[in-house]
Amino acid sequence: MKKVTMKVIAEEAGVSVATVSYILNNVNNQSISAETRERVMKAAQRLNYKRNLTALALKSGKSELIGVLLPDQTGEPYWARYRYSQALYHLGKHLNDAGYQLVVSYIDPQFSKLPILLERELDGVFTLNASSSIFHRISKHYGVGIPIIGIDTSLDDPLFHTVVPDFEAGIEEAARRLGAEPQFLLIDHYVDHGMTEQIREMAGMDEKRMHVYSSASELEKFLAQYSGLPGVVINEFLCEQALRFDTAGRLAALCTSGCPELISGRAETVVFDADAYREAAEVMIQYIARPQDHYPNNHILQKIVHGETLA
Amino acid sequence: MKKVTMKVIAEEAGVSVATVSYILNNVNNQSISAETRERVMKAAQRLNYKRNLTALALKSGKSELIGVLLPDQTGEPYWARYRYSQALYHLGKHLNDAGYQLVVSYIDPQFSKLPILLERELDGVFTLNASSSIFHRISKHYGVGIPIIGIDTSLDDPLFHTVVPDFEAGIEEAARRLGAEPQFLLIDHYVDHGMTEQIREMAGMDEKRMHVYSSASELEKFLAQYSGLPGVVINEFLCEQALRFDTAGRLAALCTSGCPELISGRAETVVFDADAYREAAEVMIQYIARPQDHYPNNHILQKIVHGETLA
DNA sequence: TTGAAAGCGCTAACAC
DNA sequence: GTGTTAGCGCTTTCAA
Repeated sequence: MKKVTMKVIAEEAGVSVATVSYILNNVNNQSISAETRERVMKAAQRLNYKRNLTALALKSGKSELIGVLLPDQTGEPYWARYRYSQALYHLGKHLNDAGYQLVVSYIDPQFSKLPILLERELDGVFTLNASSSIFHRISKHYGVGIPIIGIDTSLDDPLFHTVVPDFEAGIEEAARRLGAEPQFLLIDHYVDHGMTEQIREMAGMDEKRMHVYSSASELEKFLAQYSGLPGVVINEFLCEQALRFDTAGRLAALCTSGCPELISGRAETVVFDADAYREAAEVMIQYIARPQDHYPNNHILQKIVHGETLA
Repeated sequence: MKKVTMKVIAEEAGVSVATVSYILNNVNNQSISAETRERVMKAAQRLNYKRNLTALALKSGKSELIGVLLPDQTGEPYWARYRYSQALYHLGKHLNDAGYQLVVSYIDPQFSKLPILLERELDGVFTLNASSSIFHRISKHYGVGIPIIGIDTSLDDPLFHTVVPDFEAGIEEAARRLGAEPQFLLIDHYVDHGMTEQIREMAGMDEKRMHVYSSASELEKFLAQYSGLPGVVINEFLCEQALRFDTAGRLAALCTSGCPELISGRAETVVFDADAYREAAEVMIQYIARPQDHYPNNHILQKIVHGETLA
């Protein structure tokens, strides 16, 4: 079955490819006789013509493809996937609407080689939970070519936009809901180790009172020390885990995964706004359109939107 | 900053683009003098040359891009995302290794228009939880052009491969673990309504005893009738919900999301093998390589791998 | 109002 | 051992 190209349409309608192109693209500074237009449109319809985005990409230098680099998920807790999926979905929705597609690729654990994905002519790249070193390696690979935005990354570089939950506001709000000073903090596992560090520093709590999740049994051990005391947990899935070991004290969860329903009714929830992803998508689109412009305020903080207080 | 193409390398090294192409691609039926090879390689290195996959795609007619069509997730329970993510990850890992990239796109809820994604020259398409009507519309759009594989779909057509959990074996195993005939069946919400129907038929249980999840309150009402009785739940997240309302009876979960950890210790778990995704990826690769071949046995059933029995 | 032709970056058949 | 060239499908300038 032969491919239906503009050339085929042109032959079919007895015109040149240029004319077909004008008509199919509604080029407005070209006058086309109603009759020709009709004929070409009909032919295109009949033959079920579909434009070839690959050719367009080659011609224009814009692929309308945006890469999303996700960590390989071996060794991460099972819920990591949910966070990534959440981000992917929101980015996807907005960028699809704007005519872009997301190409996903997983970074190999040792990060020995850059994903092939990057050999493609991408219009932009999002990284999820990538360490600064990975981030820099990617940006170096591209030169200053294309915009890169980091999500859930500890990177702090005026050259790059990042999207991160506003943990500071989150912890404050959590304390308010608990009605008491939190006595401990449970931190989710992040591939980007820097994230953990930033959260630790920000929380300004005694090191002893902070626990980074590694395994259920370690978590249980840690929680045993704080039985009956109020605490804050980052990530609703981790909170769900914690609730199995600590039913006495009150917990407040910073819901970074966007599914407070998971623990609804069993802990306080502080939810971060998924709107930040829309914002990130828009920044990306802006950058692609006008790469030369400077976009200040490159830290997009996921704001607190709401939460649920227990009776 | 100018793009580094083969042409640039050629000029830099004082050879033709063809020669550059031969060398960079290690074309083996071309003899190249060691000296020229050296010179070209050096130049490519120095200029940080990256091949242009778009041009290759146009030339070869293969994009090495595989589409993944996901349902728009508005209106679905929050956990739907996890299932999709799980499939995406496993498919991605295998296909990335084979040199393919996944392009994701969300199907708009009314399915008024096909996603732009499909205008791209894809080498293949996976659908997730797509109804037969969507499936057929997509395949019609492509003619017989490219392979399409449906995951979590009720489609039953010898022309297409599908991947679906082996619910029959799952329910049997669940009963075995429960040590008693299940008295009710909780079915997860599927966008593809046909899936629900197939499960219903297969279970062969009294209609009254089967409940399709719609909301937490409806679930609670349903479970109230079966307090203390053993039952089977499809999907670990749904099981987690159910465990909040029914702590008296014993539940067995068919873990279709691949994260039995979520309910570990609180219900029997029957897990389906993620290896089916690898298999699907391989079938896809085969099809792309030899589209004319016929691949029999087009139903890939996700097998039971293991589970956890409660004390 | 329409068409010819160049060119986006690359490969491969063919010529030298 | 290396180069010339056509062509993948498309847009767009320029000419008719």
